[in-house]
Amino acid sequence: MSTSPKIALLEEYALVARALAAPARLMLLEQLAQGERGVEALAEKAGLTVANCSQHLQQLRRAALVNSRRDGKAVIYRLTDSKTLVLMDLLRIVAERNIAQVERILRGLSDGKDAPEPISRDELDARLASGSVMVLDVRPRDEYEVGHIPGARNVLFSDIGQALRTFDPSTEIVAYCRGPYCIYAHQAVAALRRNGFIARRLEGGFPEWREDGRSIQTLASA
Amino acid sequence: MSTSPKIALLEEYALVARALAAPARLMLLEQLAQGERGVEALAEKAGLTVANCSQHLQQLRRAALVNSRRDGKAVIYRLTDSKTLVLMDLLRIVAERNIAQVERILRGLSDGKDAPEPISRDELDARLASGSVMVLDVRPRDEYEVGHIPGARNVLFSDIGQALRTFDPSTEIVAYCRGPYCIYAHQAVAALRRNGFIARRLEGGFPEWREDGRSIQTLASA
DNA sequence: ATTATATTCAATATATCACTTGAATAATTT
DNA sequence: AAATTATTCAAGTGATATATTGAATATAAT
Repeated sequence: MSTSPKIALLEEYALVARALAAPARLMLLEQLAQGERGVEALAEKAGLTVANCSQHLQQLRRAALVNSRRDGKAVIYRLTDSKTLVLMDLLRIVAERNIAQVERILRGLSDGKDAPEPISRDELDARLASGSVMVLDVRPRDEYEVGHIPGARNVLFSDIGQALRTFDPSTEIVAYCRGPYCIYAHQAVAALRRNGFIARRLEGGFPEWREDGRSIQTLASA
Repeated sequence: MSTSPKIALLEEYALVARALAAPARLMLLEQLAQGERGVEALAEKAGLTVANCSQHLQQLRRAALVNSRRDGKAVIYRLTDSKTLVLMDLLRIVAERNIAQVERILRGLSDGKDAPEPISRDELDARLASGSVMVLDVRPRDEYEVGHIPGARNVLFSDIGQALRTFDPSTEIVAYCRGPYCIYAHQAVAALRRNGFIARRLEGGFPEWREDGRSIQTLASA
């Protein structure tokens, strides 16, 4: 061993941190939190070239945050386990708790007004049972099709201006998207509230909902 | 805003990860987990020049993992809160869980034999009350003086060969050091077991013990 | 076997980070 | 006020990471 074991250990820990230290890779992880995917699909979603995406994925694999399997011609990547999700969440919590900059970015989205507290998954579950809430899935269509919260309506963020005319202003709306890293739900809630609706964001997002073991609806079973 | 708000947010999260992505900074954080310190002391402990250390500290501060206050001529740094400690721990857990390399490094330390399970803080607390255990603090003298587990004996790792002649082979020994990032306790347990002692490592280290709110002894009150 | 497709590897230019050195700043002491 | 001490800033260098491009590899289909 050329360096001391102490340094060698810290290098390994640093390797995991370094894997998380690029926006492109965080975006890939967020995608993978929705479910496993092939390289090309990931590249397209994250706006990367396929070669570049492949390289990022290998850095994530070296840090053991993701793993892969072959399926015919395609290589399918997925999160190693929920620890990866927990690590991402904690990173976000520390960043949001501490960095004024993050606050400002999110405030910019909610149009200067303070955003309301998000609704917890437990509370949403209860409200779903009593039918006193409308749930809005603001993710892209393909992610919605693979799985969504039962009864949720899928509306692309770009179409929300159109869609909100069909909403009942007296029913509270809960919007969710990919997870805490995703800002679609923030934007949707801001837009809805600007238009006089009662709207809140779900705490976390779809991956956290599924991780909790709560019921899920797929388009096939709809 | 030049880039999209989505990317800008991910940049902020990545900034926190990047701050954790260098062994030198992890070592500084480990030091700060022992208690607040000035730049020069940190530089010496981590084997860095003062200027270089100051630069690393400012990266940690930009990520809001640490903060600082002035005390006369000196600037004293400290961890922002226990979230920083939690983030470090999670990084280590993911690295150790997933990376075979870490396993090999730690196994190299424990001399090929599998190291025993660490003892929990709860269990050590109980054993301390009944007096059926000897506690060994393997940190440098100055860190021991600032605070240690009541009744613990301070032995530098380099002196352990001498010291173990005075130990009672029939009493179990529990060794601890700075925390999970620190390998002194691993090494001490390996050395003791090679010499026929019953020895285990405390789970975590001194910062985790203190964080739990358990009783602490300082040299002044000894 | 040959061709097609999905992914990875390799080479390059660009950008960023770590560390050193020497100067600048800030608070204390004389 | 001048000197001292602790820390930070700034410039320069070597190392490392990213994104692009084009080639190489591996599997499936023909």
